[in-house]
Amino acid sequence: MTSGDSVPRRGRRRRRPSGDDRERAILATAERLLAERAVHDISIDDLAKGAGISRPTFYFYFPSKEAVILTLLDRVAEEVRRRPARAGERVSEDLAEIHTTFRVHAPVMFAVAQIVGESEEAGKLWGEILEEFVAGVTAAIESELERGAALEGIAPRSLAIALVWMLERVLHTSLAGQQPALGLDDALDIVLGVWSRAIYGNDTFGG
Amino acid sequence: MTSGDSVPRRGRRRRRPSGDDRERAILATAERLLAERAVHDISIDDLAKGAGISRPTFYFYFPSKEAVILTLLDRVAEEVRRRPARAGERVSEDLAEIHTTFRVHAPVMFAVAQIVGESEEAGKLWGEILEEFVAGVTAAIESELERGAALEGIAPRSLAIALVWMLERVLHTSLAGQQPALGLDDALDIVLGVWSRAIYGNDTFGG
DNA sequence: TATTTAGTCAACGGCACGTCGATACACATC
DNA sequence: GATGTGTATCGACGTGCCGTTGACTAAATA
Repeated sequence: MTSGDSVPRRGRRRRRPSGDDRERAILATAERLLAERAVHDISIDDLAKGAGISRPTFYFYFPSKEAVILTLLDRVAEEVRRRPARAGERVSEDLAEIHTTFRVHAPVMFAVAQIVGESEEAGKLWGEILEEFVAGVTAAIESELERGAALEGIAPRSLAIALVWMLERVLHTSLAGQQPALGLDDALDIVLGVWSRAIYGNDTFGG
Repeated sequence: MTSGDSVPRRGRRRRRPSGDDRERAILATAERLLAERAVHDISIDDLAKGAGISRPTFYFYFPSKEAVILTLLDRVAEEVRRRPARAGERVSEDLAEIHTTFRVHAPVMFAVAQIVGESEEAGKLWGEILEEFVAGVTAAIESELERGAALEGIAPRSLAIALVWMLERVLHTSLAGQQPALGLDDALDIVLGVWSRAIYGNDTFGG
């Protein structure tokens, strides 16, 4: 809409480096504040003040608060994409990986969960991250099917989608304490058990 | 906080009837608007105008927009609670029931999902509704365990929590088109399959 | 030196919010 | 009929945050 730049940019993500420390300061401030309050209790002025700049100057770096969070999420996305593609890996490794991603970036995740309802783009990006996991789990299930270890009857991708969303919700509620929730300590084991049953029909990962 | 009434009220939920048509008009307007736009694109003025009153008058009936949505959700909650408690029912019936609730009240559900991040009380009430379902599924699993049809090894309630949240997310993403999602037509079958495997270890509901 | 370009912010206008105070009306009580 | 009490209504106000404009500085570049 307001685009007349020579350098095409897509909403978030700045054009040139240099005053680049400021940008980092804003992101750092956002991360710090998100660890202590909800998105909606953080104003653009808070982010600006935290980065040592005025509110109008904030807009020089980001078009909105949402854009800041999306940039934070972008980092997570790249971290996820950068992970080695281990073909035929055990599904339990996928699960552990998702779990780790969640715990390490919990504040960002919560923020994203809060703006997903308001922001088209947030939902899209979050979906892309989960898509990575779905792809991994799908591949693992297919490999187990060929081995003859997994149950036939449900399309691997469909199964993977259901399992990944289950994990997402269980971890989210467990970390957020949103009832009904599993305990932080049990959550992973329980989900692992359900995954095993859903893929192999038993609690021993087909073994 | 602002309570000095003889009749104790808890935020939402009006004190006396009479100008009660107005209250209904506000709720009806909210439901209508929620079917066409997101919560954040609906202002209090929109609700007031839709109900044929001014904005200040809106506050005579509800303390906030959130309160309106919570009242809408309250209705759903009562509908869910009013359902007959059929002990030992098949889990597939629980599933079908949750599915129905979702589809019928989809706009309200989406609205709730959007404000859950902002409103403590919304999360609580939504949790209570899911808790109803969790209780039902837990009972069904326990009954199947006694019958010897279900797999041992995962606490029934923990399993129920994981399964209900999975269903919640799958239905939500499927209805909202939030990727990665299952198709609207497949969703129920897939989830049913996963539930069967997670409880019985096979695709035939233990039979 | 002149010109551009990155970076900065005071000040403005706007929108939605929540509140206050005045009012109007019904109905009971004196 | 006067007077009160509680319900219902809204105009008008102050506030907070938002996003933009326009003018400014400082540094790079011609």
